[in-house]
Amino acid sequence: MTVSRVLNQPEAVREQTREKVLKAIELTGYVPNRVAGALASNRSRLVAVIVPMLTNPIFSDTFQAITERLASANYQVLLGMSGYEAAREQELLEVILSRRPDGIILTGTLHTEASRQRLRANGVAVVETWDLTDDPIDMLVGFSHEQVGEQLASHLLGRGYQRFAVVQVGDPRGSRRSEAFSQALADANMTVAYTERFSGLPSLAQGREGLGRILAHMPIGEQPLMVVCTSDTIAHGVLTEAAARGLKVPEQLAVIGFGDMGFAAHTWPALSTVRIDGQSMGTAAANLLLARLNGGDCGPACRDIGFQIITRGSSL
Amino acid sequence: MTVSRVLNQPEAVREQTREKVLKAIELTGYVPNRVAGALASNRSRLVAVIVPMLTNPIFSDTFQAITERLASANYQVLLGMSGYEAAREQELLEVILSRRPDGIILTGTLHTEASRQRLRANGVAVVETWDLTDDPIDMLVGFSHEQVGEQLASHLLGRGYQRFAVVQVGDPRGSRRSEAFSQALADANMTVAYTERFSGLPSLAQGREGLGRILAHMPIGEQPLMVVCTSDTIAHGVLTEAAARGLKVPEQLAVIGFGDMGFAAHTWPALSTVRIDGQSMGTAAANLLLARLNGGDCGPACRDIGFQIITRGSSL
DNA sequence: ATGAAAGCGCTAACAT
DNA sequence: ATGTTAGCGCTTTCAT
Repeated sequence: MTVSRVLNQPEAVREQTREKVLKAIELTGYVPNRVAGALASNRSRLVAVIVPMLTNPIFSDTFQAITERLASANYQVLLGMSGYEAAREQELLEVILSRRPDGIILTGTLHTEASRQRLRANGVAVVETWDLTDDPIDMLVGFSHEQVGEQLASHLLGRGYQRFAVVQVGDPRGSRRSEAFSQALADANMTVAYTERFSGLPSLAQGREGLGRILAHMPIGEQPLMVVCTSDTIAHGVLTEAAARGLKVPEQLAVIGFGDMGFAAHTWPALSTVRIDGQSMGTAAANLLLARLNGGDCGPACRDIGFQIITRGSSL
Repeated sequence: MTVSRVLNQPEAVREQTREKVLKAIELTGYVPNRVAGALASNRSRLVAVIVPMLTNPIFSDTFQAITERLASANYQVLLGMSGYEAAREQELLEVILSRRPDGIILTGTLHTEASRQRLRANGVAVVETWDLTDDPIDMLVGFSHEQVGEQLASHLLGRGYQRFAVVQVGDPRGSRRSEAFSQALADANMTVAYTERFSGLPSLAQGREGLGRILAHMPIGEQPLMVVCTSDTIAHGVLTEAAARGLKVPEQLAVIGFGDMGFAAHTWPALSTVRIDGQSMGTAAANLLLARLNGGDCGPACRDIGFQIITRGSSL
C-alpha cells in the first residue's frame, strides 16, 4: 500500500519512506501493473480514438492534437480505424469497450443505432468530432458540412464564377458538402456542369485524372472554369494537371480545395481552400473529455468550431 | 466459468448451453471486461507501437499495415509518439510497459541504453523497424540507410550527373542517408556543392525554400543540377518551385526524393525516388510479432526488406 | 460438459 | 503516516 501511495500520491508519504521505496523500485526494476490498477480502481486512464483512416492526412492533425493533449494529462490512446464504415466501427466499439476506456473520441456522427445505444447505456464519456448534429451521443466538437457547401457557393457566385465542376471522393461528409454546394447553386439558378466522383482515399492522381475528365466535357473557354474539390489533396492534383497542360490559373481555370492542409499555402499557385482547424478541434475534444473525466461540468455539449474560406492564388 | 468458455473456446461448450449463454449476454447487454481477463491470464492482446510522428506520412503506411494485420489477429494497438527523441521514447516505454502489452513495435534502432535494458529484462516481444543493426533488441524488419546513400550516389554518377545539392530535414535517419551519399560521392572524387538542412517535419514549403537557396548559391548552368532530397515531400516542393520558376525538369534541374509515397508517381514531372515498401514492412513486423506470440519460432531475427531506386520524369 | 476454488496485482476503505 | 482487509472480474486448475 505504501508503494502504491508513493506512485500515486507521493505527498501522502513521509519523504524518508518515499526515498526508501523509490530506491527499492530502482533496485528491483519494478514496473507497476496498471492492468491490475485499472481493475481495482475502475479507471483505466485510457481513451479510445476512432478515425476513419489514418492515412488520410486530414485527420492526422486532429489525431495528433488529441494524443498530445491526452498524454500531457497522463492518458493514453487506444487507436481504432473504422475505414469509413459504420458497421466496422460498431465491431471496433465492442472490442474497445471491453477494455474499459475512460473516454471515447469518435469521428463523425454517422454511427449505427446499436453503437449509439451501447455507448449511451455504457455511460463512457464520448466526444464526436468533425461534424455537427442535433442529437449527439454525449459531447461534440465539429462544424457543419452543409454550411461549408452553402457558403462556398455564395462565396464563389459573389466572385463572379459561372461555370462549375466538382471533384469528390465518396466519403460521406465530402458528399454532403458537395451536395449542399450543388443545391445552393441550384437555388441561385446555377448548376454544377460536371461532377466527377472517386472512391477510396483522396489522392493527387484523382485530381489529375479528374481534371482530365472535366476538360473532356467542358473545354476551356473565355469564362474561367471553377473546379471545386472536396479535399486539398485532390485540388493539388488538379493544379498539377493544370500546370502539366500549361493552363493559366486562375485566369482559365480556378481551383478550390478543402481542409487547408499544410501544403495548401505552398502549392503553385497557392491553393484557395476552406480552412478547418483540425488541431484546435482535437485539442478541444480532448479538453472536453478531460473536463468530464475530472468530474467538472464542461459547458455546452456541442461546439461548432466553424471554418473559414481562404482565397489564395488558385482562385479570384 | 461457462460464460468465459462460450466467449473464448465456444467449441468446448454444448451447443444448447452456448445458445442459452449467448441469449443471456444479448439480453443483459453484458460487455466482457478484458482488463480483468488480462490480469488473470497475463496476456493483454495489446501491442504498443511507437512512431516518431504520425503526421509524417512516410510512417503512416507502415502504421496502418501494422494495425490492420494485428486487428485481423484480434490484437489492438496502443499508440505512442516519440517526436524523434530517444528520451521521450524512454518515458513512453515506461508508461507502456506498465500496461503489459504482449508486444512492442518500435521505429528505428536509436534508443537509450536504459530503454534497451528495460525491454530486454522485461522479455516482451519487440520488433524494431525502419533501420538495420547488428544488435537488435529482439527482432527487426528494416533496411540500411547507409546503403541507400551509397547506391544513390553510384546510381546518379552512373547517369552522368556532376553537380549535386542536397536538401534534408534533421531527422537522424535522413541525415545518415545524406551523409552516406556525400561520403560515397567523395570516394568518387565528387562533392555535394551545397546542402540545405531544415528542422521539423518535411514539408512542401521546405522544398520550395530549399531550392530557392540552392539556386542562390548555384545558378542554373549548362550542366544539369541534381537535387537530392531526403524525403518525397521535400522533393515535391522542389518540383513545385521549379515549375513556379519555369525551369526545365530534368534538363536544367533534376530531382530525386525518398520514400515513393503515394503522390510520387503523379507529380509533374513524375518524381524519381527511392522506393521503400512501408506497407510490407509493417505487415512483416506484425507477422514476426504474431509468430512469436503464437509460440512459434520466427526464423532469423533481422529482415532486410531492401529498397529500390525508381527513375521517373524528374531525373535521367 | 460444467462447476468450484484460488488468485492475478492492484486500490478503496477503514484501522491504527 | 502507514498498515490491514477485502475485492475488482476474470482465467487457471482441478473436481465432478
